[in-house]
Amino acid sequence: MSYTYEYPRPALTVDCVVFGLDDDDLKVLLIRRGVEPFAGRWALPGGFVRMEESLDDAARRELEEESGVRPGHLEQLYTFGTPGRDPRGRVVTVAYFALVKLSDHVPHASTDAREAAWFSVWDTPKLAFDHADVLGTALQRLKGKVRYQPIGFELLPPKFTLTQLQRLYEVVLERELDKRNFRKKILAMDLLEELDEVEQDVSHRAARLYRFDHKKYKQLEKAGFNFEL
Amino acid sequence: MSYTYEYPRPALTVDCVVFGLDDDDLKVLLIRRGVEPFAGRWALPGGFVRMEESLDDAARRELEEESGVRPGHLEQLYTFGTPGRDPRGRVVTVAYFALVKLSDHVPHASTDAREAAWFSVWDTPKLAFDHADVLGTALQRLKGKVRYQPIGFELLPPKFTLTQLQRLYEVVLERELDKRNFRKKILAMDLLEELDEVEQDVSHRAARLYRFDHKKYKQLEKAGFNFEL
DNA sequence: CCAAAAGTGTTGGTCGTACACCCATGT
DNA sequence: ACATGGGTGTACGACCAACACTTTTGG
Repeated sequence: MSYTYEYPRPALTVDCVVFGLDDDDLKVLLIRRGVEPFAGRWALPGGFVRMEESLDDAARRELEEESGVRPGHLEQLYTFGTPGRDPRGRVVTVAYFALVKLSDHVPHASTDAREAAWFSVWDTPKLAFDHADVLGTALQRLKGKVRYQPIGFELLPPKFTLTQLQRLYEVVLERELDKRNFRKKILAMDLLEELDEVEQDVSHRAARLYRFDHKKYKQLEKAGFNFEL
Repeated sequence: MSYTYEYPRPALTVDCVVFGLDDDDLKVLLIRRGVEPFAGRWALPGGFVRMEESLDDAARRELEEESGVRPGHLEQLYTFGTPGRDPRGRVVTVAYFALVKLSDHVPHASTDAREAAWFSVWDTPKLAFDHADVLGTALQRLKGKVRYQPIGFELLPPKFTLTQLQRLYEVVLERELDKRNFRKKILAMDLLEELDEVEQDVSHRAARLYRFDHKKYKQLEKAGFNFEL
């Protein structure tokens, strides 16, 4: 009980980088700050960690409170603690990385007093604190991770076309993929359930819909299977 | 200045998982705790973050203070903050992951009053706090990272044989590799400088020594080259 | 009938894997 | 001479990349 308290403590926050996919634009969720420092600037959703909650819980709570978002995927990203990153004093932030289906969250969603909005990750306003660094780190992580873990599906609606899936990878990886090779590879993994439905309201041939089979993935994963690109 | 201080703050520590390679055993550096809680138990080196230092600096300082080790590679691993992980109260720890050349640090090194020792990662004593989880996470990271980033070299002496290098990968990845294929692949990357020297004091044909070419790696990396297994 | 996107196979090259013997050195 | 590890090449199959036309649907 004793010497834990001999030292002054940094303040501890969580911040969340929430990605969403809007057709073929990758978006990030930002909140406009109401108070100093950086009042009026856009920032990542986040806030102080409470004494009785885990870091993951804190991230989820702040996200819900500030934007009403409940992410399909949430993982710890990196902890930023350079002295001076917050003008109020020493503040260390545990950054999180989250993916949501934009279809579940009205574009330009906002809840309470605070203003929340989705911005293209390639064209964000100037961010508060070191949040541009945090966003950059999150983008790298997304790019790296999407290739060897099937988390991309968290960005799509439950039923999607192969073209939508391909677009997702093209947007995230920032390069074009070959349609035939992409389909061959993804279907060969046997992780997609082919539905007897097609997309609606398009003015051309409608594409078949697929659904990601989480159960099958978990089985294959246990059996030593590795998802890749 | 105001509301940063409205909340009670968790204490913040850093802990380091330091790996070393002893012939063909992977070792981790542990410190025996002198004080409660967990007095007498072995634990990862670490301690409280000071108000004016970055997290990386804190990790390096604690490592130096507690064991005299200056790692060749140091990176942030994960932040552990489950309430209850420290019986003294809420303590959040930023875990680091480090690699050292055991040749630089006398086996079973220790410096000041504290007892420090290297243990086989497959056979550690019962650890304090949640340090067994931290170690497990670090092992996973090492296994994952060693394949697509040339960090393994930080575990070897500056001059090494191809067999030593292969052993390293076998130990870390926990599987045997084919000698001819391994050599073919690693030499094809053109990252090793072939020296005009051989190992000494062996009772059989002496193997040629190689050195990792950091400069060449950085060049190739810029040019879009990706190290892989 | 035109526009727009869906859907579909083959080929050549590269890369990974499996595999066994002779050589150099020290005792 | 023997024991110990050092060093080397080939063949087969799997996977990747490149590439173009026909089909369906709505307007």
